[in-house]
Amino acid sequence: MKNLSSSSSRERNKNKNKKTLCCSKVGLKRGPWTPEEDEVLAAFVRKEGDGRWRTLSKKAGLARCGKSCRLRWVNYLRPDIKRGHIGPDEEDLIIRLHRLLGNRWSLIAGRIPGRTDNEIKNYWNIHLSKKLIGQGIDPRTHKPLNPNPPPPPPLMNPNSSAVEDERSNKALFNTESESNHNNFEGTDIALSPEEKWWSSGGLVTGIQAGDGDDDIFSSIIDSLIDIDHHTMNDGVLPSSHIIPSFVCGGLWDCVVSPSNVGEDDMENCGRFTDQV
DNA sequence: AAGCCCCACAACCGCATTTGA
DNA sequence: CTCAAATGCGGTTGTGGGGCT
Repeated sequence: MKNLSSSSSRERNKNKNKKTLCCSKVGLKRGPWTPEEDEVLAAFVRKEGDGRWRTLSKKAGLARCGKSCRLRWVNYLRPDIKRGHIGPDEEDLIIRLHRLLGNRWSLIAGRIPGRTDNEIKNYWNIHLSKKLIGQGIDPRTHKPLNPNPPPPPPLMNPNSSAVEDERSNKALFNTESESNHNNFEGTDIALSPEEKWWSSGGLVTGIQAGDGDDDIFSSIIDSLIDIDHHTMNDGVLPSSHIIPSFVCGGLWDCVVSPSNVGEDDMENCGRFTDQV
């Protein structure tokens, strides 16, 4: 997850990181892993734990860069990886999560036990994107493929109330200078824990979930999946649902009315993604 | 049998972000 | 606070295998 507020450090690091050498440039081995290397890496991680990949590879005596070791462990050697065919249920879940989260493969993978982000990414690119195209659906936006696209919609949802817009803006521009504070004191809006989490910068500042945040994030995703399910099946949303205003299509790219999320709202998806 | 093409998957690369000295 | 190193993520490429001509 990218921190939108750190563009200055991003610039600072841009040049700095250019001198970071890849394994190929410092004489380390590349290409497919051998069974012997797998065994050494797996045994070492089992014994010492993961993390600190660069020093881990040195200690383990592997002529591989830390990145390569991490990738091999995460995508292949980890014991909880489920191998084999991705079933219809998983496929459906991937599609719905992608509709909600976009190309956040690691987030999607986090909701599908035993599957890795790389696996899901590959599966999406090879199978699901083609499948959706075959169904006349744009795999990027999950909207019907339309040869004559309408003009871009207005930035904010004209149907949303001022209060909802305020929520949206506070959630979107969540810094002291931009929204003063992250609560809605002075209004009569009661925020759920999920909304507080969102408004306190949850996704905007990255999924750095601490105590309890994991649960909140999980419940949000569960709600979104549920909402998505309702929306797709009968177009009716349970009135109890309140959705952060920037959570569909892309991550922070649509304004959603708290009580009525329908196709109009899904239509609004995509606008902020293009703005950011 | 040989050559070609396509698919699936593993791995790499570049960049952003976080961490720690 | 600054900077270098470490880590994580998403996009892309490389490669092996299978099917087809």
